[in-house]
Amino acid sequence: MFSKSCKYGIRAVLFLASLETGIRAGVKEIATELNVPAPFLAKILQQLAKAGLISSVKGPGGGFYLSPENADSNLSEIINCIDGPDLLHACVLGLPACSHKHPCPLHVQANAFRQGLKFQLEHQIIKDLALSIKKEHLNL
Amino acid sequence: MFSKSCKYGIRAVLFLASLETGIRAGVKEIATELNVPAPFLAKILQQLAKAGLISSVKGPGGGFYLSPENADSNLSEIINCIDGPDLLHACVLGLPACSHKHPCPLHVQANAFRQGLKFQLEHQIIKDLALSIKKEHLNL
DNA sequence: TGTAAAAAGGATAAAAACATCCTTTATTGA
DNA sequence: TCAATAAAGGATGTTTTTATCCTTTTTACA
Ligand code: FES
Ligand code: FES
Repeated sequence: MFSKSCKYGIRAVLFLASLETGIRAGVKEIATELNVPAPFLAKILQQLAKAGLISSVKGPGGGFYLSPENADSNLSEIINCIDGPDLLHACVLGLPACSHKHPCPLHVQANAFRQGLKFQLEHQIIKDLALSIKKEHLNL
Repeated sequence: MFSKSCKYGIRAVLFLASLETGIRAGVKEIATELNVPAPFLAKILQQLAKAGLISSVKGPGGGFYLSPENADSNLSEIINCIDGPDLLHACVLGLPACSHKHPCPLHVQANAFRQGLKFQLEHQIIKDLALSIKKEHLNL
């Protein structure tokens, strides 16, 4: 479904979202917390920061955090940034085109699914997820 | 979503399903038809044949085909044979366990999604798909 | 029989994903 | 100003996935 990069990315963003406002976390801290390889995670965080989906400051006391705007982004944006738009748009059987004009045998079913998935991903706002993480003690 | 192997596999099975009963197709023929690399496809067909999901005969005039039983299998079995059971069972965020006891922040939504997907995949019988392929001139 | 066809099986190669390491840049605070 | 800290960026290595090639086995049929 998602690549490892994407999974790490989502988890990292959710971790940042569940931090107290004003608190920052460094790569090593996040990597330890999520139990993922730190240098690899660093690349992913870099990519998300470049895309403006998370925020960062260099130097002592620096690290990564979510600005209020960042916390208003949704899962779809995170996934799109790391894995690209194919999950929601490319043919599930890998055919060169995906359209009602030239449908594969799974097109109709796939489209119904992806509509649902798309809706869900676009309505999963990071800050809302953070609330339920705290409230329901969910794992990262 | 699916690996390339899996996509090729599904398409090959559907191609075989849309053949007249009694007709066999060789690797090269299938590969040409689907526009995929023949030696790679051969490995996938081998794997499916070994698992009893498609049938094959060696020698002149030989090739791959679907027995009536094969045509009664469903997409879930094909996918499970090639990509394994993770799509429907592993945590979407890659956490070591996926359960209601230790849910990740996407567990509830993911579960709903996977239940639907599972139901669909298990009810997509190959021979039914073959019928709609013929009726609606779908692409492979 | 023996020869050709076609899948099965094994070994190898190329590409992509995953992961690590080192250098540079920005920032803080002594 | 200078040293320490932490992200940014670039180069490199490893593993997995994707792809190719060659040999062996089975089968049809001349
Ligand atoms: S054509 Fe295959 S999913 Fe649309
Ligand atoms: S725990 Fe993540 S999907 Fe179930």
